[in-house]
Amino acid sequence: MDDQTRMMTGLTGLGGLQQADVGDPDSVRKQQSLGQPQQDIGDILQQIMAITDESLDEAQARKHALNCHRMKPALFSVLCEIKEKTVLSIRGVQEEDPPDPQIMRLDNMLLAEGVSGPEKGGGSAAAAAAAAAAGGSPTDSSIEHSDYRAKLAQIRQIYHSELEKYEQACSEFTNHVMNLLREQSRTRPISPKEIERMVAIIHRKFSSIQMQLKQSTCEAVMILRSRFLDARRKRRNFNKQATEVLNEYFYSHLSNPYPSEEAKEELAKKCGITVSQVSNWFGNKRIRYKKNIGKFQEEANLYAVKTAVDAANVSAQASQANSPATPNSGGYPAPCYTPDGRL
DNA sequence: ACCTATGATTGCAC
DNA sequence: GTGCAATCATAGGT
Repeated sequence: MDDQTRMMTGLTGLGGLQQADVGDPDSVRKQQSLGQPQQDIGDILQQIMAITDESLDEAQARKHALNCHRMKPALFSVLCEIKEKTVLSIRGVQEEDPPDPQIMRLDNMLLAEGVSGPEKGGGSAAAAAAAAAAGGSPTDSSIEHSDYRAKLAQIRQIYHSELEKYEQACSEFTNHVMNLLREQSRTRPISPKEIERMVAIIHRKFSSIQMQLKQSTCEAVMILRSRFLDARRKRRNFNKQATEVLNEYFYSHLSNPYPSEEAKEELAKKCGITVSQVSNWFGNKRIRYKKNIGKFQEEANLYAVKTAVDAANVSAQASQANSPATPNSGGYPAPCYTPDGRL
């Protein structure tokens, strides 16, 4: 700014352009012979334009010459005035950027997945929860879990190193541009506001690159997750003995086929599966039985007989009288069977 | 290759 | 949190 005010005071010196020591003998000759201010300004402008076509050394020399020129302050102030006017029109275009919802979504997701934010918790916790829900043998889930964690850590590491690289590049580039503009502000009018705007533009550009990084990181996490979930979906049928144990419980508790937490734990232990798998099994069984009782009739009869026989054996062993097989008071409909086990 | 059975997941209601 | 209902995806049988 002080540059500009200084230049304004020099505006009165337009007349003294006769001796233009700008290093071009041709123009000097022309200026000297013509001696007209208008022509002089034209020449100087032409020289300024010609700088871009010259070698660096030549240009430096010419720049220095221009900087030392008596007319420089005057021209500078004129440029300042013009600039002031154009800045007004630019100001309308300039908009303060609101927080991008897209980038906020990505940030939230990366935070939730444990990619950004603190090292512990987040993703590993999510993986642990997922692994816990997965069921299956504990070894399997722990292998999947650690695999998932390792992959997530890899993504996390790449993300952070890339982000750091971008941030470094951004600050380096910003510094470079700012230095360049400061340097240039000696020869052309550049207000701090303009520098600020340029910095903002650079930051916007880099943040759009960052958004791409965030986007691709999110994609990678989603793919990893879906693979992990797919792995969980890979199921194996329970072994025959486990199914038998579960069916026995189900049909002997047909009036109320809702095992308690303790019962579930016991069944899980007996069958070599998790409690949640027991819950899943009962959930599936109840709904499928209810939907098509006819289809399960045979199975129901089979297990009813089995239970009855077992009970009879137990009671015989205990030298006791007959035992009730299935107390059925208003739960799921009991199968129709004769005491000897036939339909 | 197709069909059925079955374990797992998801969305919803309570 | 639990159970229901619908659905997905795979295992296993033909």
